[in-house]
Amino acid sequence: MNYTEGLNDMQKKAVLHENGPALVIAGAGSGKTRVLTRRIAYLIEERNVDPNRVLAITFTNKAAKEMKERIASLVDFDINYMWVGTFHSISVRILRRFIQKLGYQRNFLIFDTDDQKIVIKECILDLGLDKTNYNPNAIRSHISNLKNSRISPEEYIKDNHTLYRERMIGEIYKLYDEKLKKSNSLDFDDLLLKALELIENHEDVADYYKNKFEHILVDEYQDTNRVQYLLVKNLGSKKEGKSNVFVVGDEDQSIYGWRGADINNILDFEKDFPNAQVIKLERNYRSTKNILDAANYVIENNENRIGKNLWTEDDKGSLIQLYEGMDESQEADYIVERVYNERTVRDTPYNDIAILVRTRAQTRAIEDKLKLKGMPYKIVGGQEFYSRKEIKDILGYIRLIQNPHENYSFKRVINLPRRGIGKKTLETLEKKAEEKGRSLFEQAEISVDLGISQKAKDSFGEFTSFIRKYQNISEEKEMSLDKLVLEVYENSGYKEYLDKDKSTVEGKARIENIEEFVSAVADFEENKEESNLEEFLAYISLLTDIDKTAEKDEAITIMTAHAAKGLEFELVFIAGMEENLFPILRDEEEELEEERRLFYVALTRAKKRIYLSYATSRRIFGKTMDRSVSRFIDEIPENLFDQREIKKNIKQNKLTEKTASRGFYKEKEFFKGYTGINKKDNKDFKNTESEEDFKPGDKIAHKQWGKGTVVQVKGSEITVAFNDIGTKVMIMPYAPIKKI
DNA sequence: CGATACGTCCTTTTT
DNA sequence: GGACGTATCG
Repeated sequence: MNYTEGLNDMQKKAVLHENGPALVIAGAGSGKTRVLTRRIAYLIEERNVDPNRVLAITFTNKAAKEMKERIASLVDFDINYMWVGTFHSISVRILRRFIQKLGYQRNFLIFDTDDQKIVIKECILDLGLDKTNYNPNAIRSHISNLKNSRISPEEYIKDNHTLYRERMIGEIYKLYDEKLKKSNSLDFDDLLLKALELIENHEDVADYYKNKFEHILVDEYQDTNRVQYLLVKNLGSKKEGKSNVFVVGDEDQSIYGWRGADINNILDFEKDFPNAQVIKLERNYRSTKNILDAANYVIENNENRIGKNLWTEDDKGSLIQLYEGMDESQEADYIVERVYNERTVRDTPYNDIAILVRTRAQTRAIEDKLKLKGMPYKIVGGQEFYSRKEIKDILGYIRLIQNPHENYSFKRVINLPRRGIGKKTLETLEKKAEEKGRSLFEQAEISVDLGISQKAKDSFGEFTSFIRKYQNISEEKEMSLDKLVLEVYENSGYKEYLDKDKSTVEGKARIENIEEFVSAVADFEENKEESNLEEFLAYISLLTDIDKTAEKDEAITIMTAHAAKGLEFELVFIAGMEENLFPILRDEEEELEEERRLFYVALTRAKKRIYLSYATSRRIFGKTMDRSVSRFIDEIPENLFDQREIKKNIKQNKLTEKTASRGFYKEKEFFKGYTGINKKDNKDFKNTESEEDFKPGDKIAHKQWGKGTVVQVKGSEITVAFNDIGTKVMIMPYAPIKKI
């Protein structure tokens, strides 16, 4: 096969790059994934590189999975054992093999953000600090930043010995690290840090991996932090010959500075890797000219960039739509109405539509409106699923089975369901365990000399032997993982605990989540030839919602602009285009450039059309605040906006004087007689998807709102008077209603 | 010990 | 407007 078929000159150059370092500056939509996969295929097939000697690093697990699949389809070799993964997952792989050299056991656990917070709270308490002055969340991110910059607790304390508060944060950091180590656990940052430590300080480990990896390819290089950079640098450095480090990135899409990502890694690549070849991919294959123009104009306001200009041969395409609502609810109405219009009039499938927001909190208003209309959507974001309480509870059991001496999991589940172990008993146990140097589990297992009630002792006995039983089963590998999880769920009493409120909507959802979790376990097992508990736990710890997103049902995607990185949609809505929301600024100007890059990322996700919107007032923390339009709107030239729509909104008094005076409209008489948005666009729409015809007087049932009576049917809109919640208007093909 | 009621803090963005 | 912690009572 010809691996450069259908590629442009620059792409070809990148794919065929010989040895030595290379930096590919790949603008949005310039086909970088294609370049990466083709290059790997080319290395394997044409240059006879053993797939096991290739290391490919991606930003998400999902990207890794997709990349692997694409490479597999291009080559004749078995690439199952090829290392394709995120920095975190490859670090775990290194650590599983060598972490004993650092004094940890191989079956270490990974602490996520929630787990970290629990430990930090404990540290604040242990140090006797006033908790009103030390916010666990702020300290958690402080510690994370320090770790990402490779500053140790000792160093930090030393550097800040004159500053009380900083010193105390250093002390918390120190104690936190000790506690983690004691629990044989690592946080996300540790994964990278410890892997780096192994490679830097243990020659045999370094030799092993440097030897193993002949080629290192890194995607999204602009979002690497210092530790990741050092990992690449170290793994790529060869005793002799050139380092074959091939990185792909776009400085204009660097959006993770707050997480320690250092845009200088990409800006300084040529300095760090002398004689690097630099290849720029500037031709965009994704968006229309208007969209690209808007994005280019916006990003040109940034100083800190290598500089490039994306171009396309595509048509101008549609103009950008801008809408002003008086509050977030009206903004959401607009979005939903436009989505509906796209779906019905233009036949755009829901899958091609994304609604992007700056913060998670914004999703609620939009979600509510979509629910109201019965339109299908999915919210992508964060680690939501695996951080749900019920999932973390079950995981607590599983983690305890994996490592009974991990005190945090013990504390989490010892009284779930209630086993009569209250605060007092637990305190006694902790004290004794501390004194004897035992884990809580060990101490509970013995439970002598505790001076607690016989009932509590029995509870401890029952609980510990329950965990022991499944620990044996797990070690003997007598049971499949999903069966194990299910049994633990059913036999621990946790099931009964949840069943108690299965009559409520929330209670039901919790049970469904557990069921989904069990099937996720089964899925995991199916896809691995050899699966064990520790691998599974690591897998989930590193998994995010973004990775989980399958292109299942037809649904609108709602997500943050961050989560949208690397994706593309026909149609993109960007909501909340307001000062101090997009851009969101705490203090510094530096952040403005990153916000702008984020907006650039958001704009360049769109292939065909963009809808921007904002509100002049918005509820924040439950308080209504006046808002003003984002400065980014001003950075897009006027002629790229659809003036007709703006005009129309002014007619409907939706655009305020302030916005109007910014120059979005000129001609006063332009679109006379253009009335309303809904009726005109939708009047020819026939309700073809509905299986039943509704008429006034029909009794119906709604999935969420219960029973009601149809009041009016007008086109595809149906008005229903519900027995409990009053009258609602819905759109028929999508409303979850049926006749009764 | 456990259930319930109220007060306080917060939210950028996520591996 | 919600998650989480503390206060209070059964």
